Amino acid sequence: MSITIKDIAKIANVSITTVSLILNNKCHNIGEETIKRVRSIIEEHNYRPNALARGLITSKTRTIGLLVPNITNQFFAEITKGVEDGLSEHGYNVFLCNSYNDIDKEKQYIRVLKEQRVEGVILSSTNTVTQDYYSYLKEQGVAFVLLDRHASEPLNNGIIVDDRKGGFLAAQHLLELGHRKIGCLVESTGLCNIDERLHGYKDALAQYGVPYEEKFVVSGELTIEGGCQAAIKLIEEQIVTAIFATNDLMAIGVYEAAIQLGKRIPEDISVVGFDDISFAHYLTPKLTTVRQPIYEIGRRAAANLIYILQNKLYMPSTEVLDVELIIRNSTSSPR
Amino acid sequence: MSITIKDIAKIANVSITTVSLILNNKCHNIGEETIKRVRSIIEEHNYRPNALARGLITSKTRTIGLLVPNITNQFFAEITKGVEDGLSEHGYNVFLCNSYNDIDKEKQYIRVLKEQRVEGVILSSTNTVTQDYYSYLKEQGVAFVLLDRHASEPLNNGIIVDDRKGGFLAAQHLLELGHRKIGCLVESTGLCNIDERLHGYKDALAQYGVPYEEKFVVSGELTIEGGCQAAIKLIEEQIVTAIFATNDLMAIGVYEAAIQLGKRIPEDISVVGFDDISFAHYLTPKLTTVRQPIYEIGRRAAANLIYILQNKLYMPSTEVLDVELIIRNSTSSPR
DNA sequence: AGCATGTAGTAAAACGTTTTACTATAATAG
DNA sequence: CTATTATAGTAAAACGTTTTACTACATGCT
Repeated sequence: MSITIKDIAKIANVSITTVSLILNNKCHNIGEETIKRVRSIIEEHNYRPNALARGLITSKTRTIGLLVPNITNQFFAEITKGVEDGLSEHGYNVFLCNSYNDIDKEKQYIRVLKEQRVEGVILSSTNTVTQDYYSYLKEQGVAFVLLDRHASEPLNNGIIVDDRKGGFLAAQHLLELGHRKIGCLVESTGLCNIDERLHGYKDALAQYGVPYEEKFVVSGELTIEGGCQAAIKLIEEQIVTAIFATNDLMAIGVYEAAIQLGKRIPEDISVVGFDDISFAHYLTPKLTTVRQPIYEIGRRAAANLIYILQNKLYMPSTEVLDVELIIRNSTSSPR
Repeated sequence: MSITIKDIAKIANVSITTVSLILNNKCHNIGEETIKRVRSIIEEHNYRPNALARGLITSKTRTIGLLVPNITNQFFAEITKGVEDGLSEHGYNVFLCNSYNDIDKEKQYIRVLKEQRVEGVILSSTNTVTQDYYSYLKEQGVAFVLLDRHASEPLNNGIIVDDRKGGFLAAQHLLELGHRKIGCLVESTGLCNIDERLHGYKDALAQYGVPYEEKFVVSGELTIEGGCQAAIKLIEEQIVTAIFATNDLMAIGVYEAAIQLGKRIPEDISVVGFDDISFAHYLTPKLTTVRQPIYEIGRRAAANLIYILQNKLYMPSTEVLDVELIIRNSTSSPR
């Protein structure tokens, strides 16, 4: 089909080896003349080496897999951008895979990515990565970096944020404003980071001497719809003056619930989110939330993976990035 | 490194050919016994064929490239999901590439994708695809499907929507409400679809006997920031009672501008967007907009490409999907 | 017996590269 | 004048598959 190194060699009247050496800039002992000639022929015929053949022999495919739950979640779109930027600078291409929070689909994708001989995988797993699953990944023999979701073990190599601090900051802010009945919207399939955010919320309550009440914690999916349903349940059953949603999509769901129930934000209910996706700024009222450096997480993950690939060793530790409370207009003192 | 077909053959005490035939279900004349034995050995050793070697020989890599301007734009995230869903069903993997509206980056990516021997490319080009660029793509010898952005020529094979009708519906809605001074926010780098939307807007004005005024059309980037700046310019310089933003991000920018200028939506200014990205529903007031079947566009593009690959011929024509006006709360009669 | 047909399998070429170990010639040194 | 070194290049193996054309044997038919 397309032109090969053989063709180039024939046209230039040199051996395949010579062309290959020039292609890879290993032409210490090839004459200047020849180099120029071959280069111009390559240029002229718009020849590009076949990455498959190259990968087959070098096992450097210059590809990696990125596995996220759902690309339409702004959070993951932003991460994806960070990953792609970080990798493309190093000449890597990324296979995008949506797991839709389906662990089987996730494993299936890992198999396929292995088959494609990706050099590594960056993944935001559907599950908290347990010892078992971690072993499974290791066993697959593919370098990988974990994103966003913690592993339950310290052997994790990944990029996360200080979720507990984030939860603390969110609750502290509400407590400082005078709230004492603070709801919390979580997801209950055992995602460590959500647990940590809840943990931070409890820390803050304890520090302010407010008893923790289980009935104020309602779980749902980490989506707008899930947040809306959970918020309706919470508001109808309990008297809360504020809600901490453990991600921004759920917070948007709270806005929806407020509309449906005729409550005003922040007059009737204060809302704090988590993530600071870009739309948080364009809600009305603008959402007070805990900011994660989302794009940066993606870039770090990329950098981390590149490091692993280049040095053929795993980083010893997990990187924990800082979070920051962004106060906007969805929070005020209770009436 | 990992286990190969040779290893399996050795363990099973058969030839490589036999294993290969079993792997590809071409084992008409291989004994049942042998098949079972080999299958179980494959299973046991968790053997997966090397896609590079396979691709090298069959030129079927089961990969395609998806080239979008920016994955963090909700519109493209949704399209991407459609594409990935449509392709993964057929066992294809997708390389995601962000062009950031940089034509050089776009061409660079196409080179790299070719190098990776993708079977096809789905792209939402930065430019309107001119005859020249179209020829360039064809010349590259890669199957491709165009998305969202029209080609200027009828030789285009791609998926688009009825942009002109969309522009018409948006303007018609405002005209029916009684507006006569209607601004329009566009992008001026010559994207055919934006031109078409503007065209539809003019059609509607003409039909309602309202003279078209160039000063009401302001251009900016197709982003929130771009929409905000353009809207500020428009509102400060002209007396308009309504604005048609040619995409939803720009419409969100109008909301921002309204806040900054102390205008209320829809009381002071009605706003209509285009796209119906999911956040349109969560703005306050909820955005009236022209809905495109975004996810469907992605899926169709995928289906289209699969068709081309399987039949080794280009579809003769462009698919034009329908649009629909979604009336929400950002529009009302002028005071 | 001789021949066709079916069954179960294999050897080897091919895909397009990289890489290792080699050759041939010229220039330089001792 | 030989030995060494530098320069400019090449042949061939290897990567892990698929695929084509072949072999060897048994069975059935005339």
